[in-house]
Amino acid sequence: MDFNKIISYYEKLESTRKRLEMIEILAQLFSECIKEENRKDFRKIIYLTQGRLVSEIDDFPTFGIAEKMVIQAISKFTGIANSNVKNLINKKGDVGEALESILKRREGKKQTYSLDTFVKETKTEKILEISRLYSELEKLSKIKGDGSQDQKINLLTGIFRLSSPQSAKFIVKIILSDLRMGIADKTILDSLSLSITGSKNNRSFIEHAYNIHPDLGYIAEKLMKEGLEGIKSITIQVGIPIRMMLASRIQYTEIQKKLGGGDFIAEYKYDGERVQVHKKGQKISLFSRRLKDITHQYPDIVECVNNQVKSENAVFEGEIVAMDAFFEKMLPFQVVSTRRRKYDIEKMKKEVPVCLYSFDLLFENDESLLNLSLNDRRKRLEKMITPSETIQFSNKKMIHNTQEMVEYFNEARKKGAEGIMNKAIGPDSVYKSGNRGFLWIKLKGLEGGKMLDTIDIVIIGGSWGKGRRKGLLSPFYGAVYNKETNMFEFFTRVGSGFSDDDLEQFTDRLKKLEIKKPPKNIICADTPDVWFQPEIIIEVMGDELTISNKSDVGASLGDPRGYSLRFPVYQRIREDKNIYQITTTQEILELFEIQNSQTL
DNA sequence: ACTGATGCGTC
DNA sequence: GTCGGAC
DNA sequence: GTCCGACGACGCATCAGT
Repeated sequence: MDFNKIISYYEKLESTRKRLEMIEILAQLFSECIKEENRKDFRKIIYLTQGRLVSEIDDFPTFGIAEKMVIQAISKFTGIANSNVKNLINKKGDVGEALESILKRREGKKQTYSLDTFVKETKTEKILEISRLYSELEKLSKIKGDGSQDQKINLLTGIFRLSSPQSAKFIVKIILSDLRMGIADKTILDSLSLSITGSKNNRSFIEHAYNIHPDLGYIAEKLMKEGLEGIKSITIQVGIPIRMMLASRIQYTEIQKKLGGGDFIAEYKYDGERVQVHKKGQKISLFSRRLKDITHQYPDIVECVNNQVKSENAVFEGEIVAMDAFFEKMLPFQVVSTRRRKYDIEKMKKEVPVCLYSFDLLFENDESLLNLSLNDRRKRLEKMITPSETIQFSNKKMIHNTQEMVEYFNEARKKGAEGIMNKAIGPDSVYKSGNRGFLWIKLKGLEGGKMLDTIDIVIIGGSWGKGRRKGLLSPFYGAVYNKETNMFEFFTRVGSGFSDDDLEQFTDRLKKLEIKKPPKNIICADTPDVWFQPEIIIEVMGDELTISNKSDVGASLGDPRGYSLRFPVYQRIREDKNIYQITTTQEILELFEIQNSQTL
């Protein structure tokens, strides 16, 4: 099948925001795919439409190509300077769009150019077979070692040479995993259901199969070849991760009502890394939240699973948390994240001990437990595992009312947890793989964020927005004021919490404050697209202060490390303050001390 | 052998 | 992880 | 309510350049 044919559907998808239309368009594409001559390409087309080469559960090298590399390739291919390519990307809000417009201009058909005229003019040699494109992309992802960046750029320019401007655009978007067509896995499920079974009503079967075997290419092919019966025959396989159940977040006063109004279970929400453990006899595998195989990172956990899990086969979940040397105190997320590595595993095993706080059992021996109630699953979990320092059960408590929940929340926070997870009980409290519903509701703070205070920062720079934010300034670079040195120190970027309207107003106002170079009283290691005269002040909220080697705030105080903010969110503009009344570096230090003294 | 730029995946 | 917009 | 995408800090891996 010709890739140019496929992108005609992609372009239709881009032209609408209506979900029903998108489902229809995608279904038409899939109907093309299941014609005899195209069947061999179906699986590849599914992956490409997801902006990837293989499924989520497939271990395959990533492209190792992101915006900067593509800019170089575009520059090399067209002879346009890097900075000009970057400017065009800023204007278009998308790397692919920028490339397309450059290539169209090159063809000298700026006004009237269309895919049809391209195909007509160039005929057969410009047909880009899916199999050809796919194998080129495979090659691209496999290049590594010395000189690999040049080789990648060369191969990429070679692919551009095979492509119409339109297909080049989409190829770049695929490589960047950033199709921005308004469709993702759920819509693909709808469209598969519609095009192959003739009705969207069958989506639930297909979706369930996808959740417990998260490979849309496999699902699509199986549906095409074996129909709904084939799909219904898919079961959990130990060794293949299933999509994880997630939690919603709502006002804490609404939680009990949302969980049914009566009693519910709360558990500590550990600040670590979610993991799904698969035990098949002696073979243990660990999978991350996004289903990556992370077994090699935690040999200590693997060993304990072997020793402490009684059942022959099992799939269970927990959170891996970094512990102090005595396994008494839980350490912050940043500590456990040093275990996400390929080298020095044994050394780090000793330096950063971890504990797996297990909280759910999904499969035991030959039996799926997904449809059991939470209580039943938990009972089976506690029966199956003999706890030790390295594998424990999550702390849990039966909650009868909101006040009790708040007390338990405060206790959890004192112990170093991020908050609590509130979970429905009763016969409907099944494990909903791949779902973020209201059977589980997290509580991380009684107000907006986890922090007690908001922080006022002055906007010193910004980037040009991407996608739906094209032409708008977003995110913003915010600084705090160091009153001892009289400097403004870069603290955090903020891009979340703004409405479209907010961004338009900020863009208007900030454009007038644009300056070519940062003033001398600004410290900012990073270089934003645009610098601003420090004037506009905004309030931000976050989960907690973080400390790292890369931050500018406090870096002048002797410690090479500096402070920043985890999960920053814009709250409101502060017209009432001047730039010397914003949060100071000194106040950040105090807040950090308070934050660290809150846990036992 | 080291540093900085870039990419990727965790939260 | 957070959030807002479109349906 | 569901789905999508536009955004954050941070740590490690990889590669280019020295």
